[in-house]
Amino acid sequence: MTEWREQKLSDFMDFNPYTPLSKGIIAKKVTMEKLIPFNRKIQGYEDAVFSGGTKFKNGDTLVARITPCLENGKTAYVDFLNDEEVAFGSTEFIVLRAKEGISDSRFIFYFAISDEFRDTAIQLMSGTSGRQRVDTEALKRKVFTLPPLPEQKAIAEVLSSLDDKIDLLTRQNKTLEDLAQAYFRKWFIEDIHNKICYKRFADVAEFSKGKKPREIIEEQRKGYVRQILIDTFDTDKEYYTRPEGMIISTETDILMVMDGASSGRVEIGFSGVVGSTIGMFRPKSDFKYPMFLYEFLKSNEEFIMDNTTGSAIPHADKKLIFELEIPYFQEEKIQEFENFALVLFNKRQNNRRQIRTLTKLRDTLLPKLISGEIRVKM
DNA sequence: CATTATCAAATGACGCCTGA
DNA sequence: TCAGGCGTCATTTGATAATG
Repeated sequence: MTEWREQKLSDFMDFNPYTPLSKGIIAKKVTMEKLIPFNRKIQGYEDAVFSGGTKFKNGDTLVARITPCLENGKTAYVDFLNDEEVAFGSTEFIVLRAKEGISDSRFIFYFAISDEFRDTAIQLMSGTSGRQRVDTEALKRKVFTLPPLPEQKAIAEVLSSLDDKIDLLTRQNKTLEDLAQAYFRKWFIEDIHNKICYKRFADVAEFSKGKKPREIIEEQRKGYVRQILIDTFDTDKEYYTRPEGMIISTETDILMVMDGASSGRVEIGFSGVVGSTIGMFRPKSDFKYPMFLYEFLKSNEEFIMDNTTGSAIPHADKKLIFELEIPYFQEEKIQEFENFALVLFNKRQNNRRQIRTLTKLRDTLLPKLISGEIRVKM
């Protein structure tokens, strides 16, 4: 029982196991958009009346079975329910559940995001009109070489500890972000006595909009900041692109989504080639307070998002933004805030870098552990 | 040149069938 | 009767053409 064995997947774990939930009952619902590619965590849920869909419990793994969600790696681990609570979700999930005494639920999750499993599943897709789906029955019959339970647990432990650390850093960054914004509001919005005057946003910041990247060449490497990265507050991916003539952001430039549903969303801390739907604000040379400016824009984020222009596609209203009034204080006070916010910002950037490193490490280890190329010392 | 409208592709979910 | 398969419809998205 201590050796890896070839076994049929259906002998190793349950597919769409029977999980009763009556129609008409209100339960937690997880839609496809709540899964992020290669992210263990489910991004929230809503309460809804059950009328159909997949059903699952804590410890189950959800795998998207439809193109392109499967190819993109939408796979998640259910951990937000109470014991024995049943939730439901998209009809396009395959629910994987551990078999008592045979498999470990967390191992199943990591197995499900391994290329070994995913490539097999993708091979088994069929259907017309571009809506291809995995043939679940065929997948069940596939044979894999899998470790015994104690080793599964050890492998899952290694990978989970990395994911736990990533989660922790992500949460910490959220706290740091909230803290900076709270201080900004307290100092410059609530406590308005020491205000000297208002300044127009256009007087302190310059604007440029990103462009579509040109021909890709190997020698010049730059991060490419796209709308999606700002939306998900994700790390920047590296692209090969030719930067001349492009808009290049540094870490202290303020970026805003200009087109589409997320128009108005603000972020800072991304350096790279700015994509065509991203705008960049940079403080003018006589106003050296990017943190102050960022927190100011952030405090207006909702207002900007609620007041977009355009009918078919919403756009962040540049005119509106330029006319925003910035409460202006003594330089010393702004400088003091700037210094404070910079400390928080640097910590956040540091965390981001750590998240990137840990993610890379996890992605390198995962296939080696799942295939048995590297063995965990037992 | 900046802004707005249009376009095509990508994506998600509904809900009709079918077979057990 | 009901769960799940599967095609179709609706919405969102990024890019580009059209417009002032």
